Amino acid sequence: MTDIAAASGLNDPISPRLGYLLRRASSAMMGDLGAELAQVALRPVEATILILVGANPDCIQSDVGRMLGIKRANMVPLIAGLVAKGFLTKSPVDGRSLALSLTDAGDAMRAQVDALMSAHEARFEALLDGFDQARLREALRVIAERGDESDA
Amino acid sequence: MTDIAAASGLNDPISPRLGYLLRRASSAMMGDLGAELAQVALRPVEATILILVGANPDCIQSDVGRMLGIKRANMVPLIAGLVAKGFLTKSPVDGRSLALSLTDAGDAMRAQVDALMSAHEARFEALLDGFDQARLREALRVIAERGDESDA
DNA sequence: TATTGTTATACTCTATAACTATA
DNA sequence: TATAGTTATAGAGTATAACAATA
Repeated sequence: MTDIAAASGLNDPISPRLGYLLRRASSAMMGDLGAELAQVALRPVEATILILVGANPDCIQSDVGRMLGIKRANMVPLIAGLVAKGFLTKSPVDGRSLALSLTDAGDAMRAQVDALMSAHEARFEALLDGFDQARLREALRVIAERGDESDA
Repeated sequence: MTDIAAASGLNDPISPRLGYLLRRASSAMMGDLGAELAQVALRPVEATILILVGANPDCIQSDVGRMLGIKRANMVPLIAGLVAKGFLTKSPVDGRSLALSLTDAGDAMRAQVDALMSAHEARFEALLDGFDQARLREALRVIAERGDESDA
């Protein structure tokens, strides 16, 4: 079922639109990733945080949020959840900032999700065989940077 | 601020990933569209429905939902809202199916959002000056069709 | 028996406002 | 005065289950 419009017999004035194509592509890829990560009971955002903290030991919570476009208020339950699962530790650096690091279990999980996400990525890259993927990434970056405000 | 990672001094192992780039690009473009459509107090999904019904007078509500990947249950308040605003009419065709059509006000609004969305589209296409946009769309379609389940 | 529309409900994601304590 | 973390809350978006009426 490559064309839902044809299946319903409807005219389709929206599928050609770039915004709609982007949204569908993003949703398809995120959905696939979510299904993969269900194996380890993590959501894509949680897996991303593990990878990011793994690459930046003792990083500040608010910096992580800024980088991922997640507001301070929404970081709180996210980080608390990963701490509760035993994957993250919080340690004060100031009297106001928190440094995040992976526990041993967190680093093991990070390695696992890193492998899952790389395989996921490779699977989609294989679909884009005849395409110039560097150009594709460039184009996506151009679009993404057009709307660059994260938190404040 | 083209690079948030650099601003925070964090290593960035996730920005190169295709899924993350797609998500950011989609979110940027949807956010921009949402801001544009705020002028006429409509959300992107509502504008899309007006355009789709305009191109398919007397289409069935469930077909619209199927085409947009919106579940039957979630179509109900969406269509009710557009009816309440005076843009849509529902008329029974079966004893169970509803045909949707635009009112005169709905068609006027459709023309307005069509213009807004075309301008929005053109603005982003202008950013992609040096890129092969046909190839870009093809690539996005390939990715999108990899995860094609909408409702049931 | 499968489909359409509907209600009720719940969970995720995102956003704002307000508070505290620190720099 | 601006920032970091927190709490509470509200709005979208999306999901399921169950039901009535119909094809």
